[in-house]
Amino acid sequence: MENVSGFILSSHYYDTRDGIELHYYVATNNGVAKVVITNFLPVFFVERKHEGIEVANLHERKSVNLLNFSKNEVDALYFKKQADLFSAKDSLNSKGIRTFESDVRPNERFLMERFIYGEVFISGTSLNQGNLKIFVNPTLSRGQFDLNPKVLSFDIETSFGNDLYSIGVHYKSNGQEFKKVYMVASEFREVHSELSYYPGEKEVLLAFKEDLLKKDPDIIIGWHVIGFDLSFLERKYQQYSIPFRLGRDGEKVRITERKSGTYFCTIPGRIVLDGPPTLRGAFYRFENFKLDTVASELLGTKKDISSTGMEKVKEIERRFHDDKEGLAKYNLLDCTLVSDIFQKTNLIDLCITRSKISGLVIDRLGASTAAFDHFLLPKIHRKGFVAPNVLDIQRDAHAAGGYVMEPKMGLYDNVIVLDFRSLYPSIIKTFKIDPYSRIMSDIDPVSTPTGHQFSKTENILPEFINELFDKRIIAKEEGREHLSMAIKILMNSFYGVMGSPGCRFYHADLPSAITGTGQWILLEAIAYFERQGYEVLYGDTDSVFVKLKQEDSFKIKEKSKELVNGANSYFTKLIKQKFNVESYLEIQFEKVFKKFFLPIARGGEGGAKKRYVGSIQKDLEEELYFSGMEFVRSDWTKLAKKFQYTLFEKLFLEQSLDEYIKEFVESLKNGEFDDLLIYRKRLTKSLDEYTKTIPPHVKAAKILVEKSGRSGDKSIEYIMTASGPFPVELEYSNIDYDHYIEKQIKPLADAVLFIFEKTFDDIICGDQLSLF
DNA sequence: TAGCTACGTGTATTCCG
DNA sequence: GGAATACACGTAG
Repeated sequence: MENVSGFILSSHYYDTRDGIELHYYVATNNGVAKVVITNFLPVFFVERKHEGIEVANLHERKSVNLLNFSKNEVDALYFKKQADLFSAKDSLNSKGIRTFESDVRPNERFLMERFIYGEVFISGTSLNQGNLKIFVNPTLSRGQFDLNPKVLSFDIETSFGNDLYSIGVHYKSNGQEFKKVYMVASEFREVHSELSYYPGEKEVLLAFKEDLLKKDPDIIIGWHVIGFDLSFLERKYQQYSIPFRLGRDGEKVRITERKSGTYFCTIPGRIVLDGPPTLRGAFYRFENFKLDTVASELLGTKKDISSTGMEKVKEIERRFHDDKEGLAKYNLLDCTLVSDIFQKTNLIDLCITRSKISGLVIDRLGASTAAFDHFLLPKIHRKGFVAPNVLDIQRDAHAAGGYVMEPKMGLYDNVIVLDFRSLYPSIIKTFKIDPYSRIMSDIDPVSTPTGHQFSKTENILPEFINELFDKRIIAKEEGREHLSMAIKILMNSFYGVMGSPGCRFYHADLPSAITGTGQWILLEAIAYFERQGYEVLYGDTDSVFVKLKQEDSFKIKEKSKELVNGANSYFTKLIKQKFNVESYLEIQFEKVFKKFFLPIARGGEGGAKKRYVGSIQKDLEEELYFSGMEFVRSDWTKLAKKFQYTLFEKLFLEQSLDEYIKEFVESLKNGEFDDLLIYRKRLTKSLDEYTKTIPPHVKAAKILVEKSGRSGDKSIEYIMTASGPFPVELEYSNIDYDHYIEKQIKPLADAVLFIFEKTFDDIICGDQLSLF
C-alpha cells in the first residue's frame, strides 16, 4: 500500500470494451502517477414514475432517496460505458422523458463527489511503467500538494508556405536549463552548442519528439502555440507518418478549434498554456498581444526581428538560407521571451492556485459553470436533490443589472469614491441566495428587497462564500496575491453563472434578486450620504462618488472614515430591522480625487454615464485616472489619447486650454503627429459576414486582403486618407487631416469646453471672427 | 469544450417627405 | 437631405 499526494494535471475518460475508464495524471514528488479507475459507473437520473420504461444497455436501475427540483422522486440509472449512457439519454429524450445530470462528465463527477480540488491524496498499490507510476483503482481523496512544474517553452519557424525551418526549445526545471534549436540544413554543418542541424524536416521532428519525451514537461508553453505551432506540427508529423504522440503514456495530441476561433489542445498528462489567452485570463491588458509588444512591456526587451507581416516572413526566409545562426538566435529568443513572460508574471502559479480553488483542471479554468457544478452538485446531492440537464434550462426574460446613477456633469474638487466590497457575493451571503435555498424557501424564509424569498437555514452557497471570504482575508494577510485573486475570480463568477442559461442551476429569480437588491442598496447608500448633507455626483452598481465640502479639504481621510463608518452601521441596522438577517454588506473607502470631472454626453443631453476623469495624489505627483474615456479605449488613435491627456492635465492645473488646442491642431496639420494616426480595431467575424453594414475597419481589412492576399487576421490597423480608410501595412498618402480634426480632436475638446461655455469651433475660428 | 447587464459612440443604412 | 434606426465595438462594473 502506498500513500502519495499530488496535483491533477489532466483528467480524461475513455470507453473500453469492458467499460469506462477514468484517467488522471497526477504530479507528485516522485514523478508522475497515472491513476486508472475501472470500476466507475456513469449515472443519470429519471423520475421514478417512468418505472416500466425499457432502457437499452442499462447496467442497473436503483431507487435512491433523491428528488428533482420539482420535488418528484427519482431513480438512478447506471451504465457500464459513457456511450451507453448517451444512447439511453437520447432514446429517453425522444420519448419525451427527461433525464437529470446526464450531461455531467464522468471524470469530473468522480472528483467532485470526493471533494477533490486539484490536490489529491492517492492510496493504493502502483506499478512502475517507464517514467510513470500506474495506480489502478486506488482510493482518491482531497489532498494537499504544492506543485513545482517542469515547463517547456517552444516555438517553430517556417517558410511562408509549408516548410518547417526550425524548432526552438527552452526548458527549465529545478535550476536545470536546456536550450536547443533543431534546424533543417541539407548540407553538413558543424553543430553549435545550442544549434543542431538535421538533414530534413523528418529528422527535426523525430529529434524534437525524442527530446520532449525525455524532458517530460508538465506544462508546455508558447505564443499562439496551439493555433499555430502545434497545428503546424500535427500536419507535419502526419505528412511523415510519425505518430504525434506526446502524451505521458504515448497518447496522441488532439487539437480542436472552437467556433469562436480559439483553440484547445489535449495532451494527456501535460498542460498546454498559450501566452495570450492565459494573460487575458489573468486580466493583463496590452496595446496588442504580439509577443514583442508584451515582452517589451513586461520585460523591457525587444524582439530580434521587429517587423511584422510579409516583411517578417521574408526576413525569416532570408536567414534560413543565408544566416542559419541568425535564425536560430531569433527562434530561441522567442522561446526564452515566452518563458520569461510566464516567469515574470508567475502565471503558472496563478493557474495552479485557480485550479485548487475551483476544482477544475488547468486547461478548463475558464469554464465558470463547470466550477459551479464542481462545488454545488455534490452538496445538492447530500441535501437530497438532483439537478437538471443544462439543455433543459429555459431562459426567462433578461434580469436587470446594476443601477447607474445620472451623473452630475462638471468639474469638482475633492471627490471621494466609496464602494461596496464584493457587493454581489455579500448580497448572496446576506440574503442567503442560492438555487437550493430558493426551492426550500418555505422553511424559515428571508425576503429580499425585491420580494424574492430564500431559506435562511437551508442554503449552501452563502456558507461557501463565507469560507472563501475568510480564506481571502488570510491570503491577503500572508501576502498571497494569487490566492486572493483566484478566490475573487471564483466569487465574482457566481452571480453571472446563476444568471446564465448555460448553468444547470439557472433560475431568473436568482440574478434578479441579486441585482435588484444591489440596486436597492446603492439607492439607499446615495440617499444616506445626501441625508448627511453631502452631494453624490455619480454612482455605478457598487460605487458612490461623494463631493466633500470646502471645510473637509484638510481632513479628507477622517471625513471619509466617518462617512464609511456611518454608512456601515446604518446598513447593519437597516438590514436587521427590515429583513431580520445579519448584514454582510461593507462599504469601503476606495480613493480620493483631488480633481474630478464628469463629461457631457456627446449626443444627448446631460452627463455621460461610465465616463469620468480624476486626479489622484501620488506622493508629490498628481496622476490622472481615466475611466471609459477615449484615452482608455483601444479603438481610438494615439493622437486622440495624447490630446485628451494633456487637455485634462491643463484643465486640472487650471491652465488655459485655448492656446494648447490651437497649437495641437496646427501641429497635426503640419504633419508632426503622422505617427499617431493609426486606428486599430478587432474584426469579430470573417470579412464576408459583414453584410448589413461595412464599417471603416472592415473596408480597410478588405483592401488589405485584395491587395496583399492576407486574410484571417483578427484585427486591423488602418489610417484615414482622402479616399477613405486604408490599411497601414500598405503604402499610402493623402492623410485626411480634416477627418482627424473633426473626429478625433473636436469631440474630445467639446466634451470639456462646455464648462467654459465654449466650443472647439469658437476657439479654432475665433481669431478670424475677431478680425471683423 | 456557453458567467452577467448597462452604456457611449461612430458610422452605415433606411426612412420619409 | 436630414432624422431615425441598426450595427459594431469596446468599455464599466
